[in-house]
Amino acid sequence: MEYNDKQVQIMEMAEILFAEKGFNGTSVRDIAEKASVNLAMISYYFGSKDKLLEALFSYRGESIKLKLESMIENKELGSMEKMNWLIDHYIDKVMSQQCFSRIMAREQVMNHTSAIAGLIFQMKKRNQELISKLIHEGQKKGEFKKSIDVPLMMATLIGTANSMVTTQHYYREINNLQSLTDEEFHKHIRKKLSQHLKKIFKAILTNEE
Amino acid sequence: MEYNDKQVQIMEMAEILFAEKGFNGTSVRDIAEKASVNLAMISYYFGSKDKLLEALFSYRGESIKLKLESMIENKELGSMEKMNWLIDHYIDKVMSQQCFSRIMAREQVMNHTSAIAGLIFQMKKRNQELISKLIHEGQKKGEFKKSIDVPLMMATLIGTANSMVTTQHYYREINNLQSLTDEEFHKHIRKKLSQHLKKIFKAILTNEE
DNA sequence: GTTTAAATCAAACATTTGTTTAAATTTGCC
DNA sequence: GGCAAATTTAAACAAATGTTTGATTTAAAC
Repeated sequence: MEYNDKQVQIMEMAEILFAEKGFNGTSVRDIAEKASVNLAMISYYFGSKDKLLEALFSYRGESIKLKLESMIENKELGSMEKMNWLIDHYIDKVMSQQCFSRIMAREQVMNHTSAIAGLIFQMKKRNQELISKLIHEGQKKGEFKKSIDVPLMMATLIGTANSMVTTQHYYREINNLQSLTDEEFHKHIRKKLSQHLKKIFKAILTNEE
Repeated sequence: MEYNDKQVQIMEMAEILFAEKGFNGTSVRDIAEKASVNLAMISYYFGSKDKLLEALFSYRGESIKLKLESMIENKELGSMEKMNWLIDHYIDKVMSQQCFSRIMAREQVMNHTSAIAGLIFQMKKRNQELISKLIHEGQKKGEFKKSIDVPLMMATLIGTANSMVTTQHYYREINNLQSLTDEEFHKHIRKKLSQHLKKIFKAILTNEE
């Protein structure tokens, strides 16, 4: 799907508001004002508020897909290297699309009947399959141990990253990092998160006992 | 704060609806119908819909506080034992109060200006302090290693547990556990989560390198 | 310059929202 | 039974909601 400038502007302003106040907490008038367009333009371009959210998901979902697959097929990388790459890739995605990550985190908690729930389920399933593939490959090569619970691992990857994104202001306060610029602070979080998750995954994937 | 039967009924039905459809997605009429009370009773007892949510938080927040402190003071347990106890305690709380956990998970993502945000911050800070205390004790005794990022650890504990609660239906489907009763399934998740998190925490707290 | 379609706008639409009112009913107490 | 307070009710309230309308402006094509 292609979107023109005005549509993109509406989606991106809506994204900010949805992240901040929730889908139901944001009115189409809020969105129209923030995007500096007339109220009716939202229905005109997207049909409805619900469809606007769906459009946002398709807009943001677009960018993710491709890189993962080609990385997994790469024969030159070891399984643990791939895993670490995947961790960094995921952190990157979450940190650079924080608003969208928040929306997803919230919508996941919601009722499982909406159109959005279906989209999220698709994404989740895709990722699950890719990671499973990676892990089985690592097990075959003897780099990973035998019994690994993939959904639990994903819960830790996704849950930890989401939790950090949604509570980063606590983190900043507690660690006295107010002197850093936003950019420096985000870089700091990325690095810490990356180290943390890699250590965890190494323990889960290799430590026998 | 003491609540009479009718107030409790309203709060518990509201809890279910908030968890399912979100705070803003739930109308006071929905709540009144589900709780089988007249619409006006909600304002009568709680003042407003916002105050009802606050009441729910105070109602659910009450039960948590005490046990943790006495456990931490216990001199007979090793630091790692305490940590494991804490993990199981937290899993228990999340699994037995799933609706409330969902609400908290969602409200955390929201704007940080509401009255609820303050309550959540308080809870978070309390827990953080207790865990820090536990960890420093373990470090003093030489059971834990030196550099540990407590907020990151909490993000993993809370994030993983939340993620499992909110996506348990995926987990059930993927692992072909539909034949289990709900109770059996929850027991299964608890056990898996417990093993998983204990292994992670052991790795984080003790593995030097 | 005229024509046709797309874009923009203010206004209005019907619902739904949270809350209040004021009357009716129930309850506990003497 | 009679009284006062607490509870419950249906109705009404104003404000906010998502969406549509129909007129007006802009842009593009010929």
